[in-house]
Amino acid sequence: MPDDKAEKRKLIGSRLAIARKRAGLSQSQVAMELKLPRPSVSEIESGRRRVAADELAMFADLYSVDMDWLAGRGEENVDVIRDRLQLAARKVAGLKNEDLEKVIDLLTSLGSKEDK
Amino acid sequence: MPDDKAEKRKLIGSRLAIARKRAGLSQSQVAMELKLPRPSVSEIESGRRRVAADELAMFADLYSVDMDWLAGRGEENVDVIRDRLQLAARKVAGLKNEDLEKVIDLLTSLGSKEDK
DNA sequence: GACAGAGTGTAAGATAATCTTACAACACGT
DNA sequence: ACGTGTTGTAAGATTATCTTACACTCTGTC
Repeated sequence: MPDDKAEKRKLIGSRLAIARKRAGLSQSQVAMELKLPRPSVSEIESGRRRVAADELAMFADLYSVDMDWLAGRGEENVDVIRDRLQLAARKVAGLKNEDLEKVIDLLTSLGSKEDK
Repeated sequence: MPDDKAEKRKLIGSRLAIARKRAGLSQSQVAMELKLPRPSVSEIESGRRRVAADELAMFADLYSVDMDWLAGRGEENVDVIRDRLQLAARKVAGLKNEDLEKVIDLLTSLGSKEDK
């Protein structure tokens, strides 16, 4: 099992960061909304700090995602691909997060031709 | 709402206890399996101690249940954005791998043009 | 009834985590 | 350059968990 605890935390943290950016929120806004210290949000997203389960539930509510996705459970292939897309899109200079989301949504819609 | 957090913990704890009993496991067995102190399992199930998100993921694996169910996020919560995300993710899964590589390469090359 | 064993709840001191409060680096717009 | 917003990070104070016990409640057995 390649599942180290630190790796698990980093995965959850990166998922939280992705979901937060997709929601168009800053760490400060999230910290105020969830009544968490802002440094904790930063360190949680980088995997240097644990997230409590009830905190993860609040994150999931705020970002409108489910906890199992945030924790990397289920739909693994799809999620890995989405993460790669996010990383690749992030390398595009000059694009803002809102635009990145539009690009990703456009690209994902391309796959619907072969899909019913 | 003064003890909203405590109520959440108790809900998660009771769900964990229910799932454990359904799986036919004792607290000691779970503690050994997940490499947690046995008193922690007891106090987690009673809501007196927090569960970390990565721990909840291990519980969910061991009990074969969803994290969202353990956290009390029922399947009745059908969110519009969540559906949109899952639909988009499904469409990405329909893409062939070589096409995905081309998309990623295109994105990365766009970024390197005006690279900083 | 008495006993043994498993399962669980709980307490106290040691240990490890997070929180508070700062400051610094970076990007972006004026 | 300047001010603003965002994010990363550090040090001491604070709070949580872990370790190691002990006690209680069930069952089943003698």
